[in-house]
Amino acid sequence: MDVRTICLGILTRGDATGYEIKKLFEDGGYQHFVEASFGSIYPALNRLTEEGLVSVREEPQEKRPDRKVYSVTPSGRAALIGTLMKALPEDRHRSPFVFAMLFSDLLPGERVRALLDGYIALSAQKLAQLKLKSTDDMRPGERFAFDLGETIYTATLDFLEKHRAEFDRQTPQAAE
Amino acid sequence: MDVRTICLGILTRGDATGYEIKKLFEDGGYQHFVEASFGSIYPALNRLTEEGLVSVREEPQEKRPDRKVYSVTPSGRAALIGTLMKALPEDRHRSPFVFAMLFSDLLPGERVRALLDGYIALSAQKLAQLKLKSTDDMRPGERFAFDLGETIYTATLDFLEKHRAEFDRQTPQAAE
DNA sequence: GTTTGCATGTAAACGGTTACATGATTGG
DNA sequence: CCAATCATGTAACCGTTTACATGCAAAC
Repeated sequence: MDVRTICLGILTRGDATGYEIKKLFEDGGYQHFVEASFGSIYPALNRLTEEGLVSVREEPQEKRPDRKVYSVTPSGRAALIGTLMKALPEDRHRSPFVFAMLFSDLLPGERVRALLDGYIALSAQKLAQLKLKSTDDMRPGERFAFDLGETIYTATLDFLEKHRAEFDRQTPQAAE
Repeated sequence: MDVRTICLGILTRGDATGYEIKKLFEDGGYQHFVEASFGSIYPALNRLTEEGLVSVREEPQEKRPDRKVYSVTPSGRAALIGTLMKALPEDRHRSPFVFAMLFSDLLPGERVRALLDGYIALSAQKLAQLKLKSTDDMRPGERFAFDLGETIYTATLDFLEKHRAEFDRQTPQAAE
C-alpha cells in the first residue's frame, strides 16, 4: 500500500495534519504494518487535495507554520473503498536479520549470538509496545490487526528463545 | 538488504548465473524474506563485477545468449561478512491485507470474507511450499530460517482460522 | 544549554519495478 | 498451438528516503 492510500485511510478515521499522521504511523500501533517519512507524506497529502479526495482547512498559528488539517471528502472515502475492493498486492516481509542468519556459519559465534539477542530484545519491545496500545474501544478490524500482531510476535519470540541455545557453541571464526 | 548484497550472499553458496539467482529467490525457499526482478539482478551483478567482488566466466551457448556464471572473489566474501558484521536495517513487514482489515467496517461483509479466505489459502500454500523445500542437509542458519518461517505461517494460519468466524455476520454494506 | 516537540515543505538521490527487445526449445 | 523455460539486458518510470531549510517553545 502506498503512502497516499495509507494517508487516506488514516484520515477516514478522523481529521489530522501531516505531522499527526506521521505520529500515528509511528506509535499509533500501526508501525508494524506501515511506515512513512515526511518527505512522502506531505506530497501525498498535496496530491490527494488536488484530486479532491481530501480537503484542507488552515488553522493559523503564531510562531509556527499554519496547521493544515485534512479531512476526507465523500469521493475520498469512495476512493479508499474502491482501492480495498480491488485485488491487493501481496504482503512483503524483508528481514535482514533472517538473511544474516542464513550465513551464520560464516560469522563469529559472538556475532551470531549478538544478532539473536538483539532481535529477541527488539521483538519483546515491539510486543510490549503493542500491548500498551491495545484498548477496549477498538473496531473489529483494529482488534484483528492488533491480535494478529501479538500472535506473530509471541510465536516468533517463543521460537527464538527455544532455538537460541543451538548457536551457543558455534566455532569462533575470523571475520574479514 | 539490497539486491546487491543478496546476490553476493547467494553466490557465496555456489556459482550461478543471473537467471539462476532469480530462480533461487523464487523457489529456493528464500521467497519469504527476499525477492528481486531481473531488472535489478543484472545491474547488481555488473556492479559487483566492476567492484571486483565477483568474477564472471562466460560459457558460450548456441542459439541462446551466453551463460554468464558468477563466482565470489575473496574480497567479495570479505565484503559480505563485513556487511553482516555492521548494524543491520530493521525488518519491515508491509501487509496490504492487514491494512484492508483495518477498514473492514467500511467494506461489504462479502468482501471481508473473501479477503480472509484468500489470505488463508495463500498462507496455507506458502506453508506447504516451505515444507516441501525443507531437507536434512541444511546448514544451521538455513534450518533456522526455514523453521522460523514455518512457525510464523503456522501461528498466522491458526489465528486466522480461529478468528474468521467473527467476520461472518457482518452487516452488508454498499461499496462506492 | 541542549534536546525534543511542533510544523511545513523541497530537491536530490536511490533502489527498485515494469515493460520492452530478442529468440530458440521443450512440454502440454 | 500456446505457454513455459532458458538467457541477457536496457530504459523509463515510480515511490520513497535522506538531507536540507526554517524557527519558536518547553522540558530536561
